[in-house]
Amino acid sequence: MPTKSIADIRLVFDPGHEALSAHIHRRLTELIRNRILGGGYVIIEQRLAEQMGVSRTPLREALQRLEGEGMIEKNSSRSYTVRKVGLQEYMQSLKMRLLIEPESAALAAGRIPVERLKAVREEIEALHLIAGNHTEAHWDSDDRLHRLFGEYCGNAVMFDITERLRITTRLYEISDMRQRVDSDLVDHSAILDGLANEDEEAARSAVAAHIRNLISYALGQIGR
Amino acid sequence: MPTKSIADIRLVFDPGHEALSAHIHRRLTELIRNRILGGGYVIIEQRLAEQMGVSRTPLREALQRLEGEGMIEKNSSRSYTVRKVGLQEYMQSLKMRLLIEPESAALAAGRIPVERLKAVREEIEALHLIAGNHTEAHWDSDDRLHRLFGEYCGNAVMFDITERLRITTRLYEISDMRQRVDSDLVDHSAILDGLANEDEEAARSAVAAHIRNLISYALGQIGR
DNA sequence: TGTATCGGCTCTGTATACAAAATATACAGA
DNA sequence: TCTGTATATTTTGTATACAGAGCCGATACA
Repeated sequence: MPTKSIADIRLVFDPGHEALSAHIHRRLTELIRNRILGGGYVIIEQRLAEQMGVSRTPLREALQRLEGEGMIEKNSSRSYTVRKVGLQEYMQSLKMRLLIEPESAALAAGRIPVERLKAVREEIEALHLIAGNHTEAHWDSDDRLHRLFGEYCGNAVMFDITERLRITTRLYEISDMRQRVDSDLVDHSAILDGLANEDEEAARSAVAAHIRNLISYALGQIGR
Repeated sequence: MPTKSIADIRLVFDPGHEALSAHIHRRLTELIRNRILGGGYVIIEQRLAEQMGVSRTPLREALQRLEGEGMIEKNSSRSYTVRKVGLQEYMQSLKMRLLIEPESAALAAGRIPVERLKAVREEIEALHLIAGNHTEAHWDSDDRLHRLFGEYCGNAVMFDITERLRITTRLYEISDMRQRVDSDLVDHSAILDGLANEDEEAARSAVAAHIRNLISYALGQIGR
């Protein structure tokens, strides 16, 4: 069951007169990330355009950008499908993240404005309190933490790469991350501590530990 | 002087009836890599479309792909320009390559079929003999060597990232690499030796040394 | 009953037309 | 001469039309 419901995808409005194609792009990103359009979903331009209430031209533009970002891919020379990230690619991505992100965090330690650190920490703690299984909020908070040190590592190229890798991570199919929420919170706190104390090595190893946890969790899930 | 001559960009033929947009994409990649369209060149869709003898639609598709690949970028919301890679970004890319490629080579050591190794080595030696300043051939050979261990490192995600980084490298403006040709040949030989001997550590450190050479060469060029 | 071919349908690739936005140009007034 | 406004031109964004390729089913024939 690749899709949940495409009942009403129609665009709503155009704030600040953003280009239509950009709007479509954002909407599709959302639909894919939230698995309304799940891995393997076949995109039929005409139909999707009608469903969204736009013509094929801007839709195609959005699709091409999405392809470049690795969210969708052209299958048999014709028609796009939502990319399906399997265990192998997920593990490869995590290995790359293990190589890069600890370094990124180490570089960022000592460069992050305290107010940014504070904001992220408060968000994480708030999330810890409500707990529950609010996965979406958890993802967002995860994004923000990783972006925090990515942005301040001082290497824009590095940041781009990590952002890209996180797309793959997000697309991983089996990601029933509900059971990871609590452990992530612990990991994230440790990372924040390292960053806040401007302790390069602590930040580095906290991030490395976090990613290793993701790896072993994924392997564990497969075992079952 | 951003462009040399755009006298005749017109496409030639369509082998095997490849999609027009793909053909345009390939041609533009070539034009940018060979600096016919140099960094900062402003792309005007209509004009470029006429010059290439196609309509704007497939041209736009190609442009969007190129943007995704980081060859061109949208400047002030309108119109694409050929990306201009400055020293800072070049150095950041090299730092990333220093982090990733040695690892890639180490992983590949022992997995590369001997015939592939042999082919690349012969090419490098042939290049060494003719020497001269045949920069284009040198770039190609460089590409092939780096791809060699990229493809066999066993991590497709890693390979993608290194390929992407090499685009940036290639776009770097000041890259008057004529004086690097000889040193590159030495570096490349050392890398090949490491790979051929299936010696992970030798391969790793040879690649690292190679990239460090690129870094200090770039810094040296700036000093003058 | 199985297979092969033909026709219609669907979908993508490309061209073209048009509208809106941005930019350049020209002219008038200070 | 400079500045501001109005107009013309250029350029991009979007819609639409059309052709060709692929697919599916139906029918005819073995």
